Amino acid sequence: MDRGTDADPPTPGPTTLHAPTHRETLWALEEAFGEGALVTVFGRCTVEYEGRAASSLGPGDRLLILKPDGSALVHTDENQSPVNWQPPGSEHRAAVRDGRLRVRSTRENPDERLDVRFERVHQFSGLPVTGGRSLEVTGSEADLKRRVLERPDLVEAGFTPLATERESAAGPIDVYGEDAEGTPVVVELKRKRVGPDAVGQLKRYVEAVSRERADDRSVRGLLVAPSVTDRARAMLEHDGLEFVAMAPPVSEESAESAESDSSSDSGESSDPSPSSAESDD
Amino acid sequence: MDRGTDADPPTPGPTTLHAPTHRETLWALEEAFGEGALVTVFGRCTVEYEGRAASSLGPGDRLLILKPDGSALVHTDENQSPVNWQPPGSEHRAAVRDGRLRVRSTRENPDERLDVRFERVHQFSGLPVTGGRSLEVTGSEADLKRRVLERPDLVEAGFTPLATERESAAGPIDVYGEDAEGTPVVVELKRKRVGPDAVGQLKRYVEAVSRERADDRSVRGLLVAPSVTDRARAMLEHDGLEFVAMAPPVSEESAESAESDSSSDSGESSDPSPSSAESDD
DNA sequence: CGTGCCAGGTGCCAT
DNA sequence: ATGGCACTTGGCACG
Repeated sequence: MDRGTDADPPTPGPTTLHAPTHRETLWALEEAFGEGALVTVFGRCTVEYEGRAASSLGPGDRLLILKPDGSALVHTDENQSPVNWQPPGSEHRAAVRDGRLRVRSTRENPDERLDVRFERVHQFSGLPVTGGRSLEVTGSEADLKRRVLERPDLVEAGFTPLATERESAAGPIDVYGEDAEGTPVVVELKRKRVGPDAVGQLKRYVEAVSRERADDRSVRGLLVAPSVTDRARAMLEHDGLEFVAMAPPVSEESAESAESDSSSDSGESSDPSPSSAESDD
Repeated sequence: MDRGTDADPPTPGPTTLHAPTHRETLWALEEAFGEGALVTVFGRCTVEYEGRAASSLGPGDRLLILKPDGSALVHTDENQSPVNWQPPGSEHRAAVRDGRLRVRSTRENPDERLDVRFERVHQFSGLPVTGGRSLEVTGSEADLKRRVLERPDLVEAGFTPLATERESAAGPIDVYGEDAEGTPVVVELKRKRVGPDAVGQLKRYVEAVSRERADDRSVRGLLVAPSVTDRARAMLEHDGLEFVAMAPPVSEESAESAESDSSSDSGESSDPSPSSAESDD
């Protein structure tokens, strides 16, 4: 990588401070923001939030992440989701008040504010995060929809899709079509096992379409998903709705080929430890 | 390695490596995991995921967070949510393969795997995250429920709550009671403005209770929320359901007192810059 | 462990 | 901006 050239430094590299003073952290924050870097601050802090709800978090050592797009995240040592946060588009400010470093992130609409007060900063880092953000995902509901449109016979012999995202008084219908007899069919797609909510959703759509049509021809409702819970099945039967078992397809190229190089030379490896840093597959 | 003293070190402090070799990162990872630290790895990497769905992310500089509870997060420079992740309870392993550092996080039930392959590591940090994880939140649906139970007259004069989380064939009912005439009332609570989904939920509960009762006495359905969308209101009217505007209360102590110290001495402050590091309120 | 549901859900895309 | 909904939703509480 072009890390050491003299021309404009594409990747200035991380900036890290150990046990900095609050003033030093303030400087570093300003510089990192100016460079569009992602900032992490690790230290003993309290967190206060007020906005859509309100919350308070007592003192502890946590990791604060400030992104250049205005996002803020406060992470503890457990859970995947942050204990406190601020959405993208917020404004970050830092100041020293009462001997503590206060990082305040605010936004409007809705009006909300996050205050992280550091009694002590153990480490500051400014990280120039760049590179591709685009993610390819397969196995989504969109994939399932494509599958249904390509092979409507998998739903039911004689099924003919007529529209997707068809509007109704109850909202957009995933796939709308008709069966071999020309009866309207409302199809609701779910990429995974469904509960009562999906049945309710399908029912709303079916009723909306039924009301649109003055004729006595009944409208069929079809739930396409890998499986349903017991309660959902009972609701389906009670409401005269149908279920077709189908799962979103897995894309061909991502399946097994990625890890087929199981016999190559591993340049180096650590000794196999009980729970981490293994070198074998 | 036990960083210095022999007695248990209360806060060993962060461990940071700059542009480490893959082998050095491997060692540091192992040690950090052993100490129960939170690990951050910043570097140029690709990410592959396969499990409930599948995804692929091309090369770029990103921040990987590994928590001692098994969570893994891959963050880019934008968005509050990680671009890839692995839930708590996963197992993290690291190895060097084909000259790249591969961090693999796996779990079972469901079977899924996250592979982060670092072409180059810019920075490694092991952070001993500790301290309170408990968060007090107000303004939730539970607060709204308490409010309704304390002051049922705010819902409607003569309303009498009889049960909360009352079971029905369609699921648990937030608040179940009866009005001044003794007619059953199903109440669904929402902490914020609601759409069609909440109306559908309420309708399911009302119908379930109606089916339970053989008598001809109709069951009332009541949606309690701050507001409703147009479409939701139309659905309410069509289904003969009712709406009462009510928002969850804000707790008394968290409101304004937190920031009342607006005239204290600010020990130090940076010069006010355009968009960051301000020292005033 | 599965089922059901709230969440400061977030994010995406439509009007 | 608001609305409607999918999401590797996450997280919790309960059977």
